[in-house]
Amino acid sequence: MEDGKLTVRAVERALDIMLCFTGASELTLTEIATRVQLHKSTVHRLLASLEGKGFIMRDEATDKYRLGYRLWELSANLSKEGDPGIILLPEMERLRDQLGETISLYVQDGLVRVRIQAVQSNHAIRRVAPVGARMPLYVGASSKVLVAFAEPGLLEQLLTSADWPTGLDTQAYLQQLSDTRRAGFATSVEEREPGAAAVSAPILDRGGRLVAALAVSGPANRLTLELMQEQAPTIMEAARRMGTMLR
Amino acid sequence: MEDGKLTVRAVERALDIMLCFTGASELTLTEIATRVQLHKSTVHRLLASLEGKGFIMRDEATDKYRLGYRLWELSANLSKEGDPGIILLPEMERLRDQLGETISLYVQDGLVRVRIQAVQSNHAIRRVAPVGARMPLYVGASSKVLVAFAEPGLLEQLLTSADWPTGLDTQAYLQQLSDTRRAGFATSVEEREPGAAAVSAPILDRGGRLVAALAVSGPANRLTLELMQEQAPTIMEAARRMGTMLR
DNA sequence: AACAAGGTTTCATATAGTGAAACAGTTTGG
DNA sequence: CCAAACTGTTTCACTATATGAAACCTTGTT
Repeated sequence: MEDGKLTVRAVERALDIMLCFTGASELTLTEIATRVQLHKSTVHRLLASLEGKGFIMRDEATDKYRLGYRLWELSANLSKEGDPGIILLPEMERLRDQLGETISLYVQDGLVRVRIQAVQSNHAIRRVAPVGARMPLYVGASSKVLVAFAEPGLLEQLLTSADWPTGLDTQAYLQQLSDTRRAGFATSVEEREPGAAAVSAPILDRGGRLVAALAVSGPANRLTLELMQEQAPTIMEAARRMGTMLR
Repeated sequence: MEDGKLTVRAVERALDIMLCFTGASELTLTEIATRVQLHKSTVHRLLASLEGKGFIMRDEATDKYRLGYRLWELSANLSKEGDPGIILLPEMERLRDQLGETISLYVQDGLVRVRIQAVQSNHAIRRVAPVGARMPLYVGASSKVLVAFAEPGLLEQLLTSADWPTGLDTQAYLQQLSDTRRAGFATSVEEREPGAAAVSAPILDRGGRLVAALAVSGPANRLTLELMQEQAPTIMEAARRMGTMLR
């Protein structure tokens, strides 16, 4: 073996298959096979193994493959008291009540970010934030946080990606990332969405590794840059507390 | 290969390793090796593969292995709109408001059940139901539901388990299970816990497979057998609706 | 009916995963 | 303080085991 990684190929392939399902909830065998660049029979055997253990299931109606509920069971063991999405909810609600704006939780997933949990602002005019929404990783406050605190490889991947917006000033972007790392939070004003603004801070686990980005977002006329900078310490403190809840 | 299962051994082993973490949040390599009956070096390689893809991580402090946050990401893709534990919450709250008692969600996990979500009753005297709690699978309304609607293999495993209570009347127990299957719900009065009673109904996915048990529980003097039987249709209907939310 | 387009199984081949044993770090404890 | 007893990690020869091409089923479509 050349690469020096003491690892088992079949397992990595099986895990890659599971990762195909981020962004696509149902896939056929051949769709999976083309995505992971393997032959149908290989994928079929790996899927059979995954299905046997409940990590993958098949939709009765469409006969397509989807993720299995075993994953839900396991994710309940991630933190002290169960599912992180549930654990962090009270803290998010507290922050919402304190700041009055919509609170979201994002994780990086490949070259996009996913909104994994959200509590809505009580204002009449508010950002609507559906859980499960996927958005690009190159604009927005949470994107900056997710990239700035991620493993170094991600940035490189992003910059060389075909989706990278050609009009963007790379120098300025890299500066923003290092600013984010230093300050411990990021802001954005009408970056991803006209009329919207956001502040975001990283949630880190005990080892200091990035788990998710906590974000406060709302209309740009209410969330001015000054206000967001004023609120940043509160948000960072909430994110820190949330990190400790995940063990 | 003898068993006729067209499957990949290394992958099954890796998945078994992940399943070790139901019930134990942190494990050392050797602990895992003894649990799955494999040699250290094999487990080490499998763990390296799992860790590389984010399915397993290591606690910086203790250096023990634990589940990785990649599982959380994936579990958010299980249902249409994200994490099932979050999706089902509104429906559970509605049921709580309607019936006034504590609502819980259980999944079967090996030979125990795990409370994976709960909303508390508003009564002064109420069952306290911490999320993440694990309890035996041989008593209580939800246990009956989980066993009655599970794959047939589970019952056999339970009956031959060392933990099976010797004093229990197996005939009567099997009768209760078939009653549960027929009626579509189960009740329990002071079975697992003195002074407590519960009604439970299965949440099934589209394919009719068991996903979780929905339970209403409270003090036995408030939740009489008659009242529970009266409430059963409401609970079964809620469970049915919750099933459809999971696709 | 014949044809696609998906999924499933078979089978020869050599790659790729295996476990014993040796190595390297830590903590225990006498 | 050194030895013993744990951990986790790496090496290596062996062959069991996963692999992909191709053949074979099931579907639904024209």
